[in-house]
Amino acid sequence: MAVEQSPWKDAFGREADRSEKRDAVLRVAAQSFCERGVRATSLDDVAERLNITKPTIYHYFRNKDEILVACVARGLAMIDDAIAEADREALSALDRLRAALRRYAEVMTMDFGMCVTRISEPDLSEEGRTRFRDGKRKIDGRVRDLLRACIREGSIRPCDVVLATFTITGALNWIARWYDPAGPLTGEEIGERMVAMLLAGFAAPAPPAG
Amino acid sequence: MAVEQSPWKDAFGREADRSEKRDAVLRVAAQSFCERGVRATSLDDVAERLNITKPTIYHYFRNKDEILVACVARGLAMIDDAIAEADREALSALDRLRAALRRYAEVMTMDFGMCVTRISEPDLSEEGRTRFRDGKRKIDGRVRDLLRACIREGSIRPCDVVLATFTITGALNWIARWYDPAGPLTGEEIGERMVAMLLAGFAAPAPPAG
DNA sequence: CCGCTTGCTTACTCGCGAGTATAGAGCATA
DNA sequence: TATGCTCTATACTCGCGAGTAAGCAAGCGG
Repeated sequence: MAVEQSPWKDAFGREADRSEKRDAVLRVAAQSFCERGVRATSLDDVAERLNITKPTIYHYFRNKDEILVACVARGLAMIDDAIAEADREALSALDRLRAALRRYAEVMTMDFGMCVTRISEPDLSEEGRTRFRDGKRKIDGRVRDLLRACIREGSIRPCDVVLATFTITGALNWIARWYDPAGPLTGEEIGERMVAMLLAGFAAPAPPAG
Repeated sequence: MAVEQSPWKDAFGREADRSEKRDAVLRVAAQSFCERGVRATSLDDVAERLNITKPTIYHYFRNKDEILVACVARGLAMIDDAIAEADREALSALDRLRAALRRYAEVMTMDFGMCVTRISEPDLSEEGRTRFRDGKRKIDGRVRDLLRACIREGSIRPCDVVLATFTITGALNWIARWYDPAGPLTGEEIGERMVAMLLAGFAAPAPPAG
């Protein structure tokens, strides 16, 4: 298999430190959650992919839900950081929006990003659900704020900002469902083109002659 | 509870025919699959919601996968029919596209439609996966064909039709993830507004003065 | 050398849920 | 009354996977 490099390496190189090992568990788990679904991912499988056994995982995490929550949290953080970073690039609001959405799209092609859109609430514990919702709400808020800034600036047509956010993030989130690393487009290209499409719309401009 | 009206009704009214009962199982199962996820839906739960017991379900279906496949197939058929029907309304290609997408959006607010986007491939058996993929491919093909017709007609700007289809269907599919029947908008309204947004795009038109 | 901790193992428990064996109730035909 | 079909229930089996118990090896302070 060797799906991931593992810090355990068949009884050698066990000096790697705790957080590195936690990370390895999360990476493999995130991948498996996305590929097979949360309920269908057994911790025995995850352990096997890392050349360890299940109780070892319990040495680093309290239970399965903690792993799941950590994966989702990491994905949410990546999206949030992407937007925040784009926001700091002090350009026009429209350029900030464009940059933010492009990076958002890219995160959707990565394991932790995919977790955010492929995992659904019933997979999480009550506490995890709350954190999940909070994280998504925060991201939604950022996108809405950016849209409002653009509207104030005059670069985006005034519209129902809530529905616009759902439309845009829906298109972006769905990337996680069809993206194929072996496909013709990289995450970056997808982001750039999709964002351009969303902003320009699909309709042809009205013909010049009445 | 009384989530659904059940043809079994506490030992009364058992004269309803077979297909009606199959339907009832599918409706309840679809709802539960969407709410709780496929793996987390036990047939015992489904049976209980219908005032029956699990073996009764097995009298109408071979196994859980058959139920799941039937739910997804019904959802796919609803989308396909929606597009096909819109296509028969012999208007301009753009009007046919608009009508098709609006109906697509509406289906996404219904139980069986939601199944299509909330269920993911690993939930299905090998055979079910194939049918699922085929159904989605067919729908994708229809949307692409409509887009191409519009481009030929001049009503849609020439573009990467494949990515455009992913963008549009992504936004529409995502409706199933946030739609709330108690929310301010009906399925019809959501469809109409979202499709308008997608076609027109979000960017403000270039200012009249250079 | 002892005792303690850390990291990992093998070998369990235990509950849940898919699917089944079997039987009984109701009805229809003979 | 006997036969047999349809529909449903009670009461199982059985495997899988989350989580645990208990112990073993390696390092480290004394």
